Amino acid sequence: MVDVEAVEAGSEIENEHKLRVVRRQKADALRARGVNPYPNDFRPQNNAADVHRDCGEQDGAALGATPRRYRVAGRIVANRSFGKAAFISIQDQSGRIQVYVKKDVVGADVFDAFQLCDMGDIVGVEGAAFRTKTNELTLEAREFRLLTKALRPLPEKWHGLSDVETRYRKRYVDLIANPAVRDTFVKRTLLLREMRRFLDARGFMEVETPMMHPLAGGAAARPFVTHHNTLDMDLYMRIAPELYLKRLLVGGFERVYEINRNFRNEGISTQHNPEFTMLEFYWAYANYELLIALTEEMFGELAAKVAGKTTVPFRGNEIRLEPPFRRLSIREGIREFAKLPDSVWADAGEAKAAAKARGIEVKPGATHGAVLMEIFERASEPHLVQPTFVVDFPLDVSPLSRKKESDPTLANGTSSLPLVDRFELYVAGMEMANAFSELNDPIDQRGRFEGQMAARAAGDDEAHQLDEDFLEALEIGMPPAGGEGVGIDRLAMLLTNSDSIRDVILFPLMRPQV
RNA sequence: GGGCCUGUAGCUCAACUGGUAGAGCAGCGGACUCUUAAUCCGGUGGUUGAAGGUUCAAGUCCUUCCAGGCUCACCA
Repeated sequence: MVDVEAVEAGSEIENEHKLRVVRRQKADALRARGVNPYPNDFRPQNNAADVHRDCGEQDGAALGATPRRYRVAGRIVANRSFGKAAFISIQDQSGRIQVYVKKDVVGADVFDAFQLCDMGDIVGVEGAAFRTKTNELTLEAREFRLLTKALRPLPEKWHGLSDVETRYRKRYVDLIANPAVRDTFVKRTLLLREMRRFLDARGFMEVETPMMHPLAGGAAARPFVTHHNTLDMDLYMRIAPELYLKRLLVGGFERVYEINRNFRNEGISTQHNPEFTMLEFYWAYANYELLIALTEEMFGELAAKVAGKTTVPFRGNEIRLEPPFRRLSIREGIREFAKLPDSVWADAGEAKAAAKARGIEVKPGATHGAVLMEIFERASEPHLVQPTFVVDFPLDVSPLSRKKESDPTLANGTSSLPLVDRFELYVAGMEMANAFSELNDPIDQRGRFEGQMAARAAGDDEAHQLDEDFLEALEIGMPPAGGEGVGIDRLAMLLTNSDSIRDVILFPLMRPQV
């Protein structure tokens, strides 16, 4: 019995919601009966899926003839109670199972304690499987224990939790209330596991490199800054592991990969979270053509393993992740989607004028290649729904990529822009991967860094900084190699049909609540 | 940062042109030993995101602020 009047008088616990006070009183009532509301001596032997797997094919007569007993634990997610008996549903990591609690089976004391349990409490049950009149597989409790008293209520059983903000802030409730959310994160974990298996099977070695860098390198992005007290030095949260993984190529590890967080101090959107997970891998003696083949194979295999099929629905499209993927050069894209003549490749002034005519803001100091990339991305990205390798990037936006050795457009004068052996993979209008044959000529690399430093001096705060130690490593000699980065969150979005990156990150960054 | 939209009970949602803030579920009391959105009876529950303003009267209109969503810009 709960004394609601006393709750309303409720002087001792100001500010505490009555629903919570009632539950605390139930916990106290249990303690008064010698029942610990938070014991830790119940060991489940089975889960809900075990029961369904073992007994799913058996009818009531078969179960009655050879009773099977199970010992399970889970959260009460439904409660249909009669005077001296009740059906509850409990949910564990594997799923749900119904439990029948009868006073004349568990005894008066246990049933009394059961009646002090609420939706959301975690309980342990041992009992035999049987089928109800309506043929639902159910455990008849012989033992029933409260394992954890919940002091706050779960969301409403029928509509559940749908408020987007609450779902992100209180992900633990979201996971309890929305099985599809749990399924998404199970698939994300499966994706990571299968990706590691794919790489491991091909002789790649997983490594860990620093997340705190004295220089933020390996990508064009604004970093987060932090500080080490003892060394009294500023550090940057890494924007990419690239330069460290390449040092490992120098050191003799020929196939390495890292799956970990990067941090970029940029905007937040349905495709951007300030911390996000990247796969980067480096493959000695390979080039970007080999990376294209590997990437096609990887995406096809991951789709089959994670989504169960190689054609997946996403934002109203059916995405076919079956090799070979389309290839599209930047030049073709600008021609096809921006409807601009190839002469924009020969004349930077013409390119800038075309960009301005399209309402693209050309940053002061923007290079010819950067302007063309702006035009390309604006015009082409929405069209790149099916997987497409975008190739033939300008060198001046690719400071770590190997220069393309045979480029007829330079020879015949239709372009003044050297290209690099690089691709980006677009799927559903999103950039999913970025890869290139790595630049391993230390003299060329130094020149590229110097160009970046000049851009930085001209106001581009995302330009690379010169990393002297990395150049020293290249001077020791880095084998020719291909390297690639794959955005795990976006791939998870694609394979789980999630519209927002926040739906595939367990705890996306939110402003604090007041 | 710009534009549009949202915020009402623990949860999901109502409340007309400004006129006494309501329902379902949850929770509480009672009945009930095969229910599954259990059912039946009875009651409880509110700083309408916050602060100002207009008005006889504000959930509703105005201003500012807070949080979130979509979108554009930036970015991967």
